[in-house]
Amino acid sequence: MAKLQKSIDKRNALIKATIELVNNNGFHATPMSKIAKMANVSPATIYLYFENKQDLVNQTYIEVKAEYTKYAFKTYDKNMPVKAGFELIWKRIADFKLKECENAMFLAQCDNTPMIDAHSRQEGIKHLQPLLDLWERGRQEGIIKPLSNYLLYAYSINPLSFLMIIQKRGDIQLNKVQLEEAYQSAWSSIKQCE
Amino acid sequence: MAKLQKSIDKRNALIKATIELVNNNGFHATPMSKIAKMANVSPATIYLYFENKQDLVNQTYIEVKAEYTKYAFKTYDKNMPVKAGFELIWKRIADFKLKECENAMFLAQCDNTPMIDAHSRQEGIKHLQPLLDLWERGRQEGIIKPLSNYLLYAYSINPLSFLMIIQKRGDIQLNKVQLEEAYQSAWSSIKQCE
Amino acid sequence: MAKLQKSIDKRNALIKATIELVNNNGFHATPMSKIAKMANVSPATIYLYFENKQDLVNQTYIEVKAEYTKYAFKTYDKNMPVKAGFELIWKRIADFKLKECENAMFLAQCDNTPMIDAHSRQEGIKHLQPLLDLWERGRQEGIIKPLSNYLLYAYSINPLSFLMIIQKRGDIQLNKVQLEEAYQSAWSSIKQCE
Amino acid sequence: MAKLQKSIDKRNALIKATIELVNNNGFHATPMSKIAKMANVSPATIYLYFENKQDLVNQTYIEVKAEYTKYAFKTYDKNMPVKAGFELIWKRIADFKLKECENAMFLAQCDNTPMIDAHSRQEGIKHLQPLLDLWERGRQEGIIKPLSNYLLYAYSINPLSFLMIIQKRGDIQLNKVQLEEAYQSAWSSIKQCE
DNA sequence: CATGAATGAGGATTCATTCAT
DNA sequence: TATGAATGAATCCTCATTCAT
Repeated sequence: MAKLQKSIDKRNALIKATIELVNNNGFHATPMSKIAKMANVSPATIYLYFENKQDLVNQTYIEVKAEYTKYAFKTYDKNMPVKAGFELIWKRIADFKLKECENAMFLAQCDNTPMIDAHSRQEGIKHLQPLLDLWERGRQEGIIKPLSNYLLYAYSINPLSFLMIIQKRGDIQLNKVQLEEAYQSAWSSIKQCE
Repeated sequence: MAKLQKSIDKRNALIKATIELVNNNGFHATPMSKIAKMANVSPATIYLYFENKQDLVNQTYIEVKAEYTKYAFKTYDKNMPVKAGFELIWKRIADFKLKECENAMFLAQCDNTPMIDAHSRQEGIKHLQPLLDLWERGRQEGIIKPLSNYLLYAYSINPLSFLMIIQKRGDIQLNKVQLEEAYQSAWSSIKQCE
Repeated sequence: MAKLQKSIDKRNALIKATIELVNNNGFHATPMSKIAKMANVSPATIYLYFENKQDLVNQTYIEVKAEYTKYAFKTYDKNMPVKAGFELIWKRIADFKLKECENAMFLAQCDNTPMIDAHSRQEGIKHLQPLLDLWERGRQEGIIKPLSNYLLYAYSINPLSFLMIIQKRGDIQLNKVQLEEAYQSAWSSIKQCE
Repeated sequence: MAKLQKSIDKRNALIKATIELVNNNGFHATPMSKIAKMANVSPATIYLYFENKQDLVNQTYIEVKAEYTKYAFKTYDKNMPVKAGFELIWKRIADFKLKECENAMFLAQCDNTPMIDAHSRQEGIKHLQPLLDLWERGRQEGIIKPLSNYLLYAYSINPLSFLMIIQKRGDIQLNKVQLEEAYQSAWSSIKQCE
């Protein structure tokens, strides 16, 4: 028991260290030795848990992505009305991106660079399905513009990544009011105008 | 003359090689020797034009960013009406991002990673001023929502980066109609509702 | 009893694995962990039976060498006439080298590289004594050339190692006739011409 | 000129260092860093001349093997009588193996371990052709036993490798007389008895 | 006896940068 | 200005060995 827990702890420490260091320096400027040091293990130990550096980042990505989507849909119920459902999900995502910004930052970096291999990227996308389903319903009900999922995502969700990045960079600090404004913009961009 | 031109050509070749290689492999997975080879010069020659690798990327960034904004505002006149002006600029930007996707991709990578130093990033933002002025005018005229520039950017411009990336990845291919849809979403998200 | 047997089995499994892996990859390209895996034990277990890697190979060498000489002299009787005795021993050795080629290969690799320490090498030679005695007798009886044991070995026994190696490499396949020819060459090279 | 010469010198120094170190420690116990140090270059410099460690050893092998055969056939003329020709070649080979024992030792180690890749091994064999031709002639003239080249080699040439190894190990020291004896044994083993 | 997790030391290889020409 | 050879420092990864259980 204790042994298993210790193993899990080590793996988690490694993943956490990876996120932090990659966030600050990028993938290639993050040596395994530094990750090991930050996780309080020997460099060789990493290779007990991960095949190599690429595998470490891939798995970190998948793990964080899963955490992200789990958080996003935690309180969502697929029977909710489209508008309410979208607002709920959007605000959960915003919450995650702006509060768990280390994790969100890491995802952003992965999504915008050739850091992650295609397979892991694919793996990471899977869990977004509930949102896509919601959009499909919204389109059928004439509540949401008849646009492709990619476009809906680009305008309603992706801006949050941008906001997260510049907030992390210290350029802005979103408060409640601004967050509500952001939500309104998101909704405006995808809702079907009457 | 011929000599100066040759120098400029070399510098340009280096910048072009940097863009292509960094796009495909990322900053740290792009050795100076490969950049040199692709630009048909000796590695040592790079150091005649740039101080070091960081400087090479910084300057590349600034150059591409300048090209980008120059293109964006080429046909814009600050006396245009807000709505027309925005549409014009937006479509120029879209044009650039989707057609000169190598350049756009490079900018996206720079903007989402710790690849560029803060100073060069600052330098790159400067040229966006006309758009910010337009927005300011729009806010005053009650045509554009009274949001911070960051929010306006996040919702009206930044989505184009996302679309560019997934188009480059082969997931979508934006045609005229979809581009118009995209524009409408952009405008919807920032225009003041009556 | 059962326990002791199990121990012996493990030791043997380790020695067998060592032979096979060293044959195929060489000493230094054979990790302890692989030896352990092939012997179905934990890496740590190896150290219950052997002091370290060097010791494992040394002991393997000595063991195989002992097996080799035991086989060589199994049916030999020191009262046999010189010529008959030599033929008997030679053919037993040939038998061993060509049939138990894994073992023979391992010995050849040990004998031609700095893999084994001097002491173990010495240890391994000991058991060859009956052959040296036979040669001494042969020299005294004027049947065998008055050459040093090293020379006699080089010409009558050592060629078998070469033949074994190239047979293992697939270049030749010695049949009965060729073996007899080989024996005749061996004998020709050391017998006293009338 | 001077530059080219310096390059050749460095390459030679690397090859020489490789031979010496591999002789004493074996392939895998010879770090590139030690080879570099002994050749008075930086580790990175090795990679200017050789693709990787395997390539370094392969090329070293081929080079030494070429030197060896060149030496062996230097004074040989294919019109010589078989017996005289063989004696000449044999003695040149003996000379090489016993005097240039570093080189010979290296070849022996390569020939008896999985150190060299098959292709380079093949490459190395090529140059032995004159000896094989001589043997063919000898067989046709009824001077040499009708045995396969492999057998002839095993009995007449290969023993020299064994003698070289034990001489290098300090067990024996062949003088003129013993060398002549060795030659007689070699010849005895392959000559056709009347 | 037996283990598997853990590790420090070390090895092959790469790369940004320099320097003699 | 331009170069290609040279390099030291760093990086990923492996492995013999140990230790808590």
